[in-house]
Amino acid sequence: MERSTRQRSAIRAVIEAATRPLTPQEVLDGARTEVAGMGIATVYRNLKLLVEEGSVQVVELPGDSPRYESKHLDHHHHFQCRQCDRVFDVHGCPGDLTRFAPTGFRVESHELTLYGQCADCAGAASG
Amino acid sequence: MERSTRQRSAIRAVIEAATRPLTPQEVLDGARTEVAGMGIATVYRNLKLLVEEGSVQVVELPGDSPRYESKHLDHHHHFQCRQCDRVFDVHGCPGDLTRFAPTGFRVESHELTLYGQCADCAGAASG
DNA sequence: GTCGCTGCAAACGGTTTGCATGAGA
DNA sequence: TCTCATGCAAACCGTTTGCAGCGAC
Repeated sequence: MERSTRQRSAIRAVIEAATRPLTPQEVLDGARTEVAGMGIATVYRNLKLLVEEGSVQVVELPGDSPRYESKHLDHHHHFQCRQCDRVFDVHGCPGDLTRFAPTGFRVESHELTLYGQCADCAGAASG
Repeated sequence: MERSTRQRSAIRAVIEAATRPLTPQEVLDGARTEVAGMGIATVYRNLKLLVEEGSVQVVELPGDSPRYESKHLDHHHHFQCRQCDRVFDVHGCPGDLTRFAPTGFRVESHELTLYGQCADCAGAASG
């Protein structure tokens, strides 16, 4: 049976409070403000658990390590800032992409990642 | 100055002959049929070099290690088979995606990955 | 008192690097 | 001959695992 620990609550809270997908390290940093001395292994173990139970989803990015965010019900994609590496949600989707696949291929899903500058970095650069 | 070695030629040949992006290990396996005993470090060093010189490009995939393919001039995307994990080129692109980004964000490029079953695996499953 | 959870440290696996040797030019 | 390139093995780094002690229930 699953227990409620200070560590697990802190991890859950950090992810729920976030406005963008976080790396395990970012989750640890956030959770440590509540539970000092928490170990990174605890973060990984709990992330895995939360993903399995369905309250958290993994955001996999091309060539970068995964981020974690609260489960959204809507289909969405992500934007990664080339400058600060942070990832943000992007709502909207180009729609049906099956027409791009070669003949005989069965398309089941897709991932779209936009790259560029986030508002913070674009503002800092031009301001 | 850059030298022409048997290893480098073999690696180049394997990538040029491939019809899809290859993993470093696949490149090694292919190159070893020509130069037995080649080491994986040599593959990594040469891939890096070929990417820098522009004749090979990296294909980064969400949650998977990079693949390598000959440089194509056309903008294209990729399809990864959920069953055999191989990656294939997909020609075509949904077009302008800047409209999906939040206000203040600057979109410079994008990556699109389709997932499903390749023709081989779909055929084997239904046949 | 159980037994799941945690922190620590070691293990892992793909990638990179240091070093002595080998081989293009 | 002069170096760049190679093979080997060790180092790296993010992630996972083994284990003994802790703490939720």
